[in-house]
Amino acid sequence: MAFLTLCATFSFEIFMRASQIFIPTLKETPAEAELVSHQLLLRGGFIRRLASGLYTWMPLGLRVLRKVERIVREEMDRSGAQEVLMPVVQPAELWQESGRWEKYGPELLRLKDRHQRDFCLGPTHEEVISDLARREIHSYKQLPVNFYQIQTKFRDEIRPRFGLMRGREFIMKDAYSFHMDHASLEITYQTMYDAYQRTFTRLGLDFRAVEADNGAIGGKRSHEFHVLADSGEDAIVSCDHCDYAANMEKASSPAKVAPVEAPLEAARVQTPGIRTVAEQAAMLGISSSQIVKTVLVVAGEQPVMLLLRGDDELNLIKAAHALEVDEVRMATPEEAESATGAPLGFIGPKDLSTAIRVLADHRALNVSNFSTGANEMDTHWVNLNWDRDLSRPDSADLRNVRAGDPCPHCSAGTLGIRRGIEVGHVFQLGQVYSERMKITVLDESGRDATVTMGCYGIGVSRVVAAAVEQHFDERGIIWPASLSPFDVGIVAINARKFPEVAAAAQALHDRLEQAGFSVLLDDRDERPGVQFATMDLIGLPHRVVVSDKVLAQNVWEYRARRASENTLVNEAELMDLLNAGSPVHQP
RNA sequence: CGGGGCGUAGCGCAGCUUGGUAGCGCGCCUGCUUUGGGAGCAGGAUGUCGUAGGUUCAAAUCCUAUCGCCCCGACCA
Repeated sequence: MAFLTLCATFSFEIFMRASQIFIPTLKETPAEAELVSHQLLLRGGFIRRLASGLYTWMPLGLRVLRKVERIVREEMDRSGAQEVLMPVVQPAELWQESGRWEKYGPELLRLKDRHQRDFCLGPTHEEVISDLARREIHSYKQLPVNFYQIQTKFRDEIRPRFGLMRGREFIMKDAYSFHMDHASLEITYQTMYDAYQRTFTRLGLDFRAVEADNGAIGGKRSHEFHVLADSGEDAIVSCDHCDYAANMEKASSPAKVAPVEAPLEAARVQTPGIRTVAEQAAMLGISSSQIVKTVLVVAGEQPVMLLLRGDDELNLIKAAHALEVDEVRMATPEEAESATGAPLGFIGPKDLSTAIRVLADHRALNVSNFSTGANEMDTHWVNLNWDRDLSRPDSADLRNVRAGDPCPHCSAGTLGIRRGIEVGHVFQLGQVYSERMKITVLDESGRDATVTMGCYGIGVSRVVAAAVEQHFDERGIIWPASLSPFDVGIVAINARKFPEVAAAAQALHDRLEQAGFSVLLDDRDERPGVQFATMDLIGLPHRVVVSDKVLAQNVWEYRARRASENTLVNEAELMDLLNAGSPVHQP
């Protein structure tokens, strides 16, 4: 456990306010922490867990959180958005009106007040802001307008995990814009997109904006901002040649026209016990790309047969779009068999005994001499060919892209897949909420017009964890300069034994504070090794050591957190190093 | 929600199979020594063994229930 003295001084006053900052570091990694960010934030004394998915921000962690908030706030203000603060507790009526009281499911934490009225803890604030807008905005002259807040949200996650990364309670910046028309929304959308680019750049993060799916809610455009990290929960796709990037739900790749092979004679073969594509390929001695597999899904209420090349993966989101329904799910084995009359594992598109809609992925139509199920137990077809043996069904993009696929935007590039942590999302809501909640204003001709909306989120607390995921080493955190709880750490070695060291460290601290740096002075009566280990763990970008040896040479000992060597510098050089910005950004 | 695992001192863990009244390391407190990469010696404090029942002369240990936490899964026919 560490108490470091944090001194704030006032230039010429004798009065000096000294306070102490509580930094309870842990030598050992708590068993509950899986992710590096979770481990290091616990060990560095930044956060403590209260219950599953609920964390207390300790003094050091709160300083980081405030840094993130400040940057986000500055960029939002700069973009013209106006800050408000809406309640966490929200009345059920609003959610019933938007239809989400039923739709949201158990993630929405519901509660009753003493009068037995229903409320919920806000997982998001579309309903509240919509209610505000319809009460207060009456004329086209008041538009466009963009409101934002930095507020605690609550989502009762199925499985909270990874510390701050997927908590139940978390802090989010959310913004909602209102417009007369889509053109106006498009302008604000771009403004927000640019603001996010600046925000995440200032936060010192290696990030990528990717095209995203709009989901059931519709709307035209949507981008997610991902921090690149191996531990990311999301797969993001990007081109190695142009700036195309999309998430896995959205990414597409053109289906190359494959050379048509000379057709072979079709045949039914016995394939007892086959269940999977891999088994089918092995038994028949073909590659899985020569199989057209049949996947039964339920779209809305209707069973649908989807065809994919054996080595491709179905993307349910794309299927939902192609079938023009909100949601597509895998059929149960019972549903699949009753819809086709064929046993699971042997279903195929040829000679169907039932009327069922069939939709193929583009790539499945490029295969010749392929194998499929024969709609009969233990039997498959081989050497089938489209047109000759069965007619071509409708086709759509149904598959997940894979690394190495060609880019849809440029001819030269190929797609790669990386992991990302979603820290931001900009989204065109369109008129979904404004219609449901009747947000109308009078237009220039005096007629009621339904407004168009956009919404824009940043996971503020998640950014803290994402930053650690991207910036750490075996000794601890390495904060980007813009997020570090302090700019500089001063380590006073053997300050008790050498009063001149204590005095010099204190004086240096004061001068650096006056120069505009925030400084953490470690004047604990600890061994140097303990002090260094603490400093490394909590990850301040700059460290200055004050010791009797160093004083004797009339220099300071400087080391960047990322560096492995000390540098002896005079004070002017030290100031230059601190002002040079963060070594974190050096390659 | 399904599967698996774990709850013993502030943290990390042993003890449980084969019941006999709780231990190790780190941390914490005191003293001395030490002082450039998580010190050494000596002394000390801290547990209703997650909770509630049950079995037994006796339960951390066996049984039942319950609460909490962690991990995996929840799309490939």
